Amino acid sequence: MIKFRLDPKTGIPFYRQIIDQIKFGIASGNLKTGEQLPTVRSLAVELKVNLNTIAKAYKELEIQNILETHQGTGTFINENKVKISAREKEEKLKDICSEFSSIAYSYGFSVDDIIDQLKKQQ
Amino acid sequence: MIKFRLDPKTGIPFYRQIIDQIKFGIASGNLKTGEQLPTVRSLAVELKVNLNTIAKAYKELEIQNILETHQGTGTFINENKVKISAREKEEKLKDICSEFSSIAYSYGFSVDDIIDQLKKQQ
DNA sequence: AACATTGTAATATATGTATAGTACAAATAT
DNA sequence: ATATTTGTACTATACATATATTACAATGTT
Repeated sequence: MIKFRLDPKTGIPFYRQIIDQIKFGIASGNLKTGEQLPTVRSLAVELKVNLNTIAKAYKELEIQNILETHQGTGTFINENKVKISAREKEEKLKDICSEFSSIAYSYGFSVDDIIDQLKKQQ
Repeated sequence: MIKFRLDPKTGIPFYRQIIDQIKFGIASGNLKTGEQLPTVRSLAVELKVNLNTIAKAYKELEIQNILETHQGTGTFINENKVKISAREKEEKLKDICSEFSSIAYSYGFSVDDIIDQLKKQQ
């Protein structure tokens, strides 16, 4: 299970912060395939937001095939299956890295800063 | 001079992304005291946003005494020092890397894949 | 003086975000 | 069967964000 946390100061919409935390939870291994997420109502109470906000986050992740929702049962981490060719994958990785380098750079961070942080995150 | 970069996918308002990049730019030394920023019109064209959006960002930084604006002349970095703590910097870097990781994850890449690619790019 | 460039201000419009409240639909437990 | 728990859907409201457009004010250049 994951501990969610919303920060109103960032300007990032609540539903997007939830999405990000779920995605990162999966990426970091804190959320495992098949695991059940909090219900929309319980998480809404816990985070003191409207249940529609939670529902919106879950919905978007379901569309992205990251979550699986079952009415009456709950919401679960889906098995993520993205099928693209090796060549496409390499191109995509390059794109992602280029974009992130330039974003980091615009905030004054170097590639080494990023690499160090990524290593820490693991 | 700084290279600005807007990312619509983050959900962070444009005007706030600009504010952040100026602040971090000053803190990291990429923007120096007295330096002139792009005019609201030119930056609006460059970033493909409305001039009101740029004006809003500059205005907020002027209120914070970080920028000095002179009608008819331009907008400049004020003498005032921007103090960004090591903790804040790390938070920002962490945010960027988290977003990065989760996007990479959604395409099936590991953190090591990213690090390898970043090193290659350097 | 006339002009161009700069930031500023105002109106109107569209869209996004979040809330409150209500009701319904599907699955499960009793 | 009935009740409970789950996600879903809808309306209404308020505010934030971003755009388009137009005009004005201050400064510097010619």
